[in-house]
Amino acid sequence: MCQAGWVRADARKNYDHLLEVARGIVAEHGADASLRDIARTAGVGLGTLYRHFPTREALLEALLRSSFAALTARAVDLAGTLPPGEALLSWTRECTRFTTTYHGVTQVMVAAIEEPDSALHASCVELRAAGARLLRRAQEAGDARDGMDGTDLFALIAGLAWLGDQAALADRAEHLFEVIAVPALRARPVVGETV
Amino acid sequence: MCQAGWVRADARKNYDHLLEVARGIVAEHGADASLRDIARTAGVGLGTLYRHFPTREALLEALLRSSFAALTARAVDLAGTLPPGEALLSWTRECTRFTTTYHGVTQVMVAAIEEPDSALHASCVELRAAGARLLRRAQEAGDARDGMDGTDLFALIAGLAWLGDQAALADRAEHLFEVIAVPALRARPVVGETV
DNA sequence: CGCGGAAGCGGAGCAGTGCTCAGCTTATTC
DNA sequence: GAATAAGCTGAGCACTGCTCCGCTTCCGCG
Repeated sequence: MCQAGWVRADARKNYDHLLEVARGIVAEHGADASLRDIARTAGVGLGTLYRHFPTREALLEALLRSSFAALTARAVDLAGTLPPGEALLSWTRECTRFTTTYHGVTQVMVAAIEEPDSALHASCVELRAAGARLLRRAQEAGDARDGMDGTDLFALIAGLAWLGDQAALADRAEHLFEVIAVPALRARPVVGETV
Repeated sequence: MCQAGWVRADARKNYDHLLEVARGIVAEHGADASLRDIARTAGVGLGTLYRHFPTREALLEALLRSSFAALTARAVDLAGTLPPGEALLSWTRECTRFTTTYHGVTQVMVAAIEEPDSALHASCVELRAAGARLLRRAQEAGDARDGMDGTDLFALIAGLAWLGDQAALADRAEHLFEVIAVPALRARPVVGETV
């Protein structure tokens, strides 16, 4: 929400205003919204936007930072209040639901997780680690299948989030979650369960 | 591979040559390759490309037509040679594997399936129907869970294909298939299976 | 063979994109 | 109030998809 070090008052005002405007435009047009559009709407030169957010990912990172932190914290919360298997499943569900905030954000996150220079890299790695802890806990309790690690869980969430982002399949998102995530995560499925 | 009705010899030559060039460039740069690049490489004006392929999807459709037909036929093949559950699983695997041919093609297919005007619409619907038949057969044999229909299977395949298309997760494609698809499709999973 | 018309072709042009950078403005300090 | 460093602007470049009109070429017919 703020910048490191000292900044001129006008610069900070522009930064905050840009972020506010970007939030609306990215919510409407998705992660590949026009940067020119954002700058223009904010009443600011294009160069100013690039000064504060040198890459598109830097802008997205600023936009998503608090949500990522909230999801990471949520993982700890759930681990403390729900049985291992349910905590894992709930958190997975919340993650996929979150991505509906901004179209196309899943793709960016997946790209960022193996690109250490990306501004989003750290947040994504942290998110994966939070999921990995929930997963391990569930595995140790025998509530999740073995043979999966944090990256697999990340991929599972990403795949589901991506499906929920596709207009043609979005209205089935809930059902797809049951079909794909539940059996993938459960170690002891009910024989013949039909959802 | 050819056009309907009568066409001038030079037009047909351009059509075929464009398709050949496009195949290479799309294989290299993905489904959103530069059309100008394709036209230039083919030694043809941009207008000529648009004359033969009025939309990007029309071009992709021409590129994918035979593969789609092959996959549809393959579904029939598998239904005739494998037990229902295995046929379904094998076909699903082949579908996801196919999409690695061209980056980004999954996204286009998913978009096309609910856009009747898309040049790819018919092919995608046909593919979904072929999958639906395999799925129903497996369900009737008790080898696949109930509560899934053709669109769910299509989504499952699309999700897996998309994951396989992401550089960060591609090298786990096989494992992800086991984690996501197998438990989603099996009606009678082995308790505690660990892959 | 030559000719006319229709089909096909080319690429400049428009509006949009991401991104850079030289020159100007302004906030802050002394 | 002046000096200075930080910040701001938007024209400009290279690219994108897509259109459209003037030109070329092919093909059937006489």
